[in-house]
Amino acid sequence: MGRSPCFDKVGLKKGPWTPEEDQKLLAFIEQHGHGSWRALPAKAGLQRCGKSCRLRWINYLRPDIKRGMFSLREEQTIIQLHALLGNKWSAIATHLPKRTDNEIKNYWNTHLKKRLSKMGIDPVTHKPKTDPLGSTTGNAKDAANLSHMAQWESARLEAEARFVRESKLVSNPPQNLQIAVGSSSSSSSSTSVPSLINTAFLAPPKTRPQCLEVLKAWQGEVTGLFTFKTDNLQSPTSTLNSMESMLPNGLINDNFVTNFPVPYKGGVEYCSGSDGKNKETLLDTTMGLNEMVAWSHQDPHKKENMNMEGNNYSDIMVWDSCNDHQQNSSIAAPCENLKETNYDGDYSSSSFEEYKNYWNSILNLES
DNA sequence: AAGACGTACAACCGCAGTATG
DNA sequence: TCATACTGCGGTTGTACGTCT
Repeated sequence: MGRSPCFDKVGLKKGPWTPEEDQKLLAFIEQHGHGSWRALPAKAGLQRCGKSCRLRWINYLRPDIKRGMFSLREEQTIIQLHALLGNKWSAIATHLPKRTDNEIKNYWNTHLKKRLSKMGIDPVTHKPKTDPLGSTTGNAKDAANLSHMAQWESARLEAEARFVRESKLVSNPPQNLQIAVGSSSSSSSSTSVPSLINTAFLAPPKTRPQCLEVLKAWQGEVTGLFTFKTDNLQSPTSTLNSMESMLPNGLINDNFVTNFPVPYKGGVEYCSGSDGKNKETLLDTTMGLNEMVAWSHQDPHKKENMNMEGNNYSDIMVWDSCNDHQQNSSIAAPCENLKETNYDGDYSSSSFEEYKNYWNSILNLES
């Protein structure tokens, strides 16, 4: 045991990193790997302690991290897992590809916690704040069951996170997403991280977790931000109905706009060119992620099955709201707002159908 | 225009766990 | 078994920036 008093050392720089420092650190790690963090600063010519270098790398410079706004789905995941795990940010982070625990923690503290509070939900207990009975809707047995389940899940998720760390397993989102929404895909990923969500939430528990009430409220809160431009869509009368109103056709027809950044609303757009400029828009969000169909650019009537299990995802363009989408943008994103991805680890690229299934899987847990 | 205030986020700090000799 | 080095984690702080008065 013991800790290294690196910050006590004289002459080491503290505070914000400069671009030059970032460049030095990046260049060194790219060339040599980080190796021993303690030895790194001297080798890289940095007046920083190893700990500071490590944090900078992990939370900011690492190439495989996603920065920018959190998608609705990511928010849901955070809330869900926070209800189960509490402030176990690292465990939560294992379920949000490319997000760091620090970023999630900050996001929770600055956004989600406040929003839950405004919704009348205690962000610590995930229960409604004002309850004349002094408890939530569940009875003592439910609460006990919930507590038991939460403990069980907590232990399991942490074990899973540890396994992932130890095995340096890189999750495979396309496959895992299919699993998470209950696809029939055969899976060897019983140890993959998202499979936990699958097993945790698709296998109906005896009682409905309290956190689901929070999610339901969250869903209503967020979908309530949608405004419909025309009347030809079902008017949302309840949170669940409003969710159903967000059907792909409505999205495709551009019948409503949002006043907040929405994660991924249209499914997948297939572009004929890798630069996306010859985009032939095609959204078919009525299909699951593993059964999407692409329209040929040359012949829009010709459909070609897209083998999502295949390797060629280079032509798939998805709207990366986290990086490109700004607030107050309309749902019909211009092509410039589309970002190319090889579909490797982009959580926001799930289809609406998959998104809907995700919600259904959570909200239909009542036994 | 300028100071006060609030917000968001990067970074710091210290504790705890693990690895190693 | 123990001491030390190292890493991971979560709470907290510092600061830049935007908004308000």
